[in-house]
Amino acid sequence: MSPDAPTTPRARARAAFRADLLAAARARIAAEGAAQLSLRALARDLGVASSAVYRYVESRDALLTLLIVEAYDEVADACERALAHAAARSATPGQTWLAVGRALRSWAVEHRHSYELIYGTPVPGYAAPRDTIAHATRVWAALATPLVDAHARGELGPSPADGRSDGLVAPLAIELARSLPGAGGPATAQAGSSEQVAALVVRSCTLFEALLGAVAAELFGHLTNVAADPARAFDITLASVAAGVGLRVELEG
Amino acid sequence: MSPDAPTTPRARARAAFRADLLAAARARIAAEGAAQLSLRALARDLGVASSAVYRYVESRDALLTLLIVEAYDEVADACERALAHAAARSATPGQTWLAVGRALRSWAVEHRHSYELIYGTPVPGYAAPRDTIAHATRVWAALATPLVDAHARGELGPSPADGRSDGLVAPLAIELARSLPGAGGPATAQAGSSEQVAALVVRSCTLFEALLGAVAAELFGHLTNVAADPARAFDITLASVAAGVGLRVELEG
DNA sequence: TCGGAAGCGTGAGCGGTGCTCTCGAATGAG
DNA sequence: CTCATTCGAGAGCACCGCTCACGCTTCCGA
Repeated sequence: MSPDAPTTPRARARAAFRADLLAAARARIAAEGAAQLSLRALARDLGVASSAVYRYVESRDALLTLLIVEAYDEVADACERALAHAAARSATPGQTWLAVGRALRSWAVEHRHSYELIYGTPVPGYAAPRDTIAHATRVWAALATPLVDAHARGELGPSPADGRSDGLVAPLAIELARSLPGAGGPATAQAGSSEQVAALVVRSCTLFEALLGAVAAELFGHLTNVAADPARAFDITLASVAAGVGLRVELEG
Repeated sequence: MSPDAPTTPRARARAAFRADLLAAARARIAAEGAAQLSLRALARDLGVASSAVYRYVESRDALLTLLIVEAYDEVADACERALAHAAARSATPGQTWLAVGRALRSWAVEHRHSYELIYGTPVPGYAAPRDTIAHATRVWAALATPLVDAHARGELGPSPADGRSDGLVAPLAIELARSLPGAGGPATAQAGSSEQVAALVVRSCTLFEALLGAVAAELFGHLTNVAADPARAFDITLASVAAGVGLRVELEG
């Protein structure tokens, strides 16, 4: 687990308390949301003076950063599990996209406040440290995999993005996309010109945005009194936006 | 303007102070965001004791509600202006959708914190009063207009939503959609069976969610280091999701 | 082995928040 | 002109993030 197991009693106690602190924070966020998270309340939960908390965490924002990274990893794990499961079933790219999207939605519904933490309104004076972006990228990579896979198979249909993607994507992002491991094997996406990669990145961003929008709309209540069956409506939305970027999704039923 | 102009000096002063209070709140929200809004700070801005503010506004949440309604109306106005302008140019439904989407994005970029207020993470213990939903509906209606228009013209292409929309939309929402004024004339959407209306509502929700997702992703920094030209990327996203629901968008260039 | 250094928890304290209440002054209706 | 209503001020309560000096405990190195 940990890179180095603490040996001295003091270090052991420190690690244990820190773990308790994080657990308490997770619990409070799950119960009340990140905005309500108070270090004083956490201190009370742990039966300790409020100032003692600052021995273990630099500030409230630092604690939130830790939990943000955890949340990114959790949702990325969920998406990658869905990806692996779909691959094991030899699912089509369309089915895989549906599975990944559903996984993200399920996680969001189940961990509503964690979802808000990472994809909701940014905390007021808070700027995401560099640490977080690597974890955030994992999610995007998982979402993009079905698209890249379909492209590799030559199954990708036309899209309004065709021929309009040059210069749209930052070079750094293209570099990053190239370095991603493909779904069907090692580095499927490496093949292709910069323009092809850019076109895929643009398409994947559209998918990413639409997916987050659909989840956010449902979670934040913009669909209450409209959608009678949110889960099915979500599937249709997934299929529709996929169709818009040339990815065919076969909806059963 | 006001339904009844205040005659007595006291009522006049009261209305004036209340207006000043709202103006100050708007300014602070634009500058620092809704989460930072503090009634004490507002009181300081106006040179008054903090308790005095409570003579004019029930609570912080009540003040936020007022500003939320205002924000909905602002963005709805912007969208409807874009709609009217497009109609005056005899724009195609696709061009109109692009114009409305751009209008919403522009407003969001320009009034970032107001956008967060209405479409971002809901305020912790805050539940939107009934008053707000009517105003929120205006925005959705504007966004749906190009779609309904295309349907009325018989220009709507196929979509994964086809034949899967029955039972997905709450009856109340169908009723509401039926009562909306159409774009090209009075109540275009009234024609059609419940199933046809439901299919349009499902499509419009997909558009709505994708649009909000695209704006949120850009505003909240999920595309930094990815999109080199956010405005153009946004257009392509709009066109892509529109294609997914059968609405053809002609992108120039 | 033992002394000093480092780590730790406590409690007071600063400035901030939302909100309530009382009190005296200003106001306006009858 | 009188008196009820309205208003602003200020104190106060409970909460927040965060800092700091203090004394106790633990550990490391000589």
